[in-house]
Amino acid sequence: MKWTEFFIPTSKESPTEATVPSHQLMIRAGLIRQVVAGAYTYLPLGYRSLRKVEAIVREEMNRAGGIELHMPAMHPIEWWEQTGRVAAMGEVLLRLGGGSGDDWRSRTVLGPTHEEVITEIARAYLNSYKQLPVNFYQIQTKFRGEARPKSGVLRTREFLMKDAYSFHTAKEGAGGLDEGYQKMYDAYRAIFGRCGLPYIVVEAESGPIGGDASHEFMVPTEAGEDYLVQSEDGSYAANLERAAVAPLSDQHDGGNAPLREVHTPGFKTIDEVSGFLKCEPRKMIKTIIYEANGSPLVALVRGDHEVNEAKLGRFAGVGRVTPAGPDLIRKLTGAEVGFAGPVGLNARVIADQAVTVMHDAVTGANKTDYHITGVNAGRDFQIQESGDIRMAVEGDRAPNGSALAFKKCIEIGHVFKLGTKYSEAMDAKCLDADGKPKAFVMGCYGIGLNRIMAAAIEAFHDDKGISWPMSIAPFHVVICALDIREEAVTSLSQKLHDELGAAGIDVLLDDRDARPGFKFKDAELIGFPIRLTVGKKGLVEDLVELQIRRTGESQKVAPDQVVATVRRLVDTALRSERT
RNA sequence: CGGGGCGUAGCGCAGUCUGGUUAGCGCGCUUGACUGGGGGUCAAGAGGUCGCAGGUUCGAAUCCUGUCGCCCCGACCA
Repeated sequence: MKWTEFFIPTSKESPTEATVPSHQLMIRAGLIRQVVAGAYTYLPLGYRSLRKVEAIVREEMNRAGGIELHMPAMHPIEWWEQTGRVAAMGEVLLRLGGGSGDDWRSRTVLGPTHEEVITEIARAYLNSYKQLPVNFYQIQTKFRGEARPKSGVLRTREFLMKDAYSFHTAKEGAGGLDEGYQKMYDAYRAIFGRCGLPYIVVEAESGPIGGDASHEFMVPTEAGEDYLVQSEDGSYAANLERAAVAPLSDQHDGGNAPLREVHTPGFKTIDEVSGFLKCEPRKMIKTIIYEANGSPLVALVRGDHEVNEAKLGRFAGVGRVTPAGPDLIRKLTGAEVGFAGPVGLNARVIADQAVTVMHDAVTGANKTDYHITGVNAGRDFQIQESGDIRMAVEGDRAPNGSALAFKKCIEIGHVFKLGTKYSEAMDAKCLDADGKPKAFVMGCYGIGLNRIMAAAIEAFHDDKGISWPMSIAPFHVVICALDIREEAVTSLSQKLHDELGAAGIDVLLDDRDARPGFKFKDAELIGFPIRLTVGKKGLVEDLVELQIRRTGESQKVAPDQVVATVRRLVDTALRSERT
């Protein structure tokens, strides 16, 4: 491909709207152009990269036994009603408007994911356990009514996703969900490895759906919107929402202070009370009242900690917990909101482990405008149940005692054991070996293709521009033909271009009539892994220059050695990215 | 959805407070000349419903009202 016959609108400046590196560089390198908030055109150069990501994903999915199909973006809303997700997804579920309210438009949604559609396929065609297990996947455009698209292509309303769904008759055993899940997990490692991404697999929160396993594939970057925690010894990594923490030890600091009621008029929050009473938040017990299955559930955490509602629900064995409303709080505590405490409270109370090692604590008095100090568990109230029900914070340790580090990150893939949620809701079952109908046990597995591109740029860029992994670079090599009026330069450049192309190398020939610096800047901005420079100066000694973008190393190569040298560099890079 | 900011040429911006020539500047683009290993120089050009609608005024990019869009922080994120 020749530059002058291609289309690469690079730019020195980036729009003020772009604030994260991947967004700025994708615009400047001419990869994308925004159409509306959360939707982008992939310009030819950007599309080449996206297609390479897609090819890797497809290859590894096929290798793992996936079967590709293609589902529509338009779905009947009835199916979404069947699974209860019209309500669950709310505004995120995009609907066609403009109709009378009862025509096909208003009964059509744009799919943010495809569980419903694939489950219907399974219901229609998968009649026997003999057809299982099976794994269907597609690479398709998804639509989500994100409240706030941001960070370029990292969070958009329209994006390209690979979504796979596996069907089984059982969780365990040969052909079971566990096995199918593991296959996908392994395939994901292969995919992200080949894409050259510095990814981290973390335990993820599987949410109210349940299931014992869910993993997210994360790339650490400041532009991310999730946090992961990782133990120093590398043995533990989890999404912050999920992260388990080691118990805190008892410092035996105090424990003899008398229980005392203090007047705290209007001081309700931890900050207000700690400021008023001049005690540290860590000396306070935060008492949060939830509702679960219609009953009140009280959580106690240290004042400087936050309740992790998923952990709480799981620990309490109640599934989803929701914060209680003012009425229930008043009824339970006999006080206005802001003065709840464990002493004398008649409800199921679950204390975070950290609360069990507190002494002479401060907490609400269950009396409007009053708190109590000198509170000690065991003496002033009993802790019946305690465990890990809080969010991890800086300084916490993993369950094995290794220190936890926090990293901002972006999610690029997610594998998930769904179980029978959708198959039951949509009455999708097949006959098992025992002749009885069984709801499909399902898994689902997603990868954000656009995010892979952006994450790669976030991970690999410098002040000059992008530095692509070889596997997903739009071109492996750029040939900078300096001084195109020299016949020797153009003919050699063209020859190298043709030979490299014939050798299966993706090569772009910069044949523009521009000055050298201009071409170099563009080459570095776009981030071709390899740059070949053909110019008068080199030709005097019959050599061309070969430079590696990632390292900056350069070497002189004889023209007849170029193809072999480049081939070796490309292959080596592709191999190392695979691991 | 709450808070903040911004809409002037393809991109980056000035001008708006205090209304008044033909709305400017840089990058990019076109033509020509020079130049040619790190975004080069000179000259001549093209390119604008000042987001949109209404209002005030002799006169609106500028003032008023409404509206749309975009970005950032937060909330939300099966």
